Amino acid sequence: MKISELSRRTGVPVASIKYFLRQGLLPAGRATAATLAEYGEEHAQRLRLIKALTTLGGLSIAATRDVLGAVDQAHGVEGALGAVSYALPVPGVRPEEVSEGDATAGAEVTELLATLEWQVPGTSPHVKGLTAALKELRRLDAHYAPAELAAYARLAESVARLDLERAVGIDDPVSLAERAVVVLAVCAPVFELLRRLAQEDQVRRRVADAGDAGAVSPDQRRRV
Amino acid sequence: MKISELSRRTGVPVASIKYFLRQGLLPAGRATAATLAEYGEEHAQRLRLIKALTTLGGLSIAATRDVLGAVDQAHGVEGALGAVSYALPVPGVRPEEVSEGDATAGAEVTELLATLEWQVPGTSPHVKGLTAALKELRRLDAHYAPAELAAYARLAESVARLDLERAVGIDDPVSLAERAVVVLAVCAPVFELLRRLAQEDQVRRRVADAGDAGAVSPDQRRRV
DNA sequence: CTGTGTTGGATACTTCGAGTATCCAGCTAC
DNA sequence: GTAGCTGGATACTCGAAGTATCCAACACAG
Repeated sequence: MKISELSRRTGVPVASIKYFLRQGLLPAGRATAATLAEYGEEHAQRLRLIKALTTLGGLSIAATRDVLGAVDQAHGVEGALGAVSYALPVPGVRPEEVSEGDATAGAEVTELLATLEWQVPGTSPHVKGLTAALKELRRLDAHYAPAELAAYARLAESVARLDLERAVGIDDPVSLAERAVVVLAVCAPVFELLRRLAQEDQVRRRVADAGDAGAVSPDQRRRV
Repeated sequence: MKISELSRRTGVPVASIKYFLRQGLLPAGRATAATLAEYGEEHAQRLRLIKALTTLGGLSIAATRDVLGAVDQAHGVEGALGAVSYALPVPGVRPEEVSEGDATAGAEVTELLATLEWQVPGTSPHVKGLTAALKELRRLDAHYAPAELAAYARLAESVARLDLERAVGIDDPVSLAERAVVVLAVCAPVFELLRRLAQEDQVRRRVADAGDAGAVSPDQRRRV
């Protein structure tokens, strides 16, 4: 199909498609002449993925390019998930801002990983990100006790198990990588929304239990 | 203290402090003369919160203003959490983009909430956000089965319980609201990072189990 | 008392990301 | 054969988030 049809079918303006081509997010069509190229279904699919990443995932063009690059090179479950996981930024975390002199937070992360018996390389950007985040929490006087952190980590483990369930049974590498992107970029907001709703529900229950006072007394904390 | 000292103590440039004053993020100092104002410790604290929200939370100035406004008006656990929860955007979700004709996703959310017996008002922005996100997942051919969604929701419930544990025992309304902000804006990335690390760990284990093949066979899915 | 230097306030400017719009020459399809 | 796309390049717009400049009013050290 021509670019105009691609535009019509995906709802993306022609100028934007050209922009994505320029930015290397979308592979060029098969040129049939000096001023004509043919686009296929894979271009439409890629455009939909780009839209999902930038709108739902909230990614910048540069981040999207990195993720798509990882998708293109990935093969196999571990390759796809790993590449995408590393390329996909965690909102609100800038790993590059981790200085080296963060002894306390760094040790905290190392210890946590040891306690959990998680097998992750110390070079993972997520380790650096976690170190940065914990450091910031400490600076804000809101740091987690190791036990609290471990409790969250156990829940995160359960969530990750669910995540991976969704990846099995997909054979096509490209589909797999794209599914990985969706799981990471789009499902994270879903979980966050569920968390917020659960918070709302629990606050509501506690208020109902406590009557008009609105306070949460210790003996009611476990009733939910 | 004068603005220059406030700048020195927080590391925020004077020009930026003026910018935040202009934008209504920071209350004006107590004017001691036409060209002189006195700033207190609360200004420094507020500046630190602003920095945390914009950098770690990744919030825009406008969103930060909303959150701070909610913080200033909140009192009590439910007020603080509610106001902040509503004001704090979920990265990657634009609730205003939910059209009205989303029968399938809307019903899905309603049904989920009923199943979970969560008490949340249908007017909550998170309900709209969740509807939008599920709709997008469906469009991407990656929608959750109701049972999967419920499984995630149960985990979210556990996480929310941990979240609220951190809010009890704080009496000062302002501290409480600020803690709510930190829990929502800063801890969400922490959990996301833990989730990513857990994914890494599990992929690694599965690969180890499966040998060089790298594939995940059905009979190994449950071994982790 | 005087002049150096800071302050608040206003306004203008810069930078960056993310598109849009315009232009142009070549080609296609009616 | 010509009207109208097309690819490719370049220029423009727009908003967000600061920065920088300017100015009159004042503080306060000597």
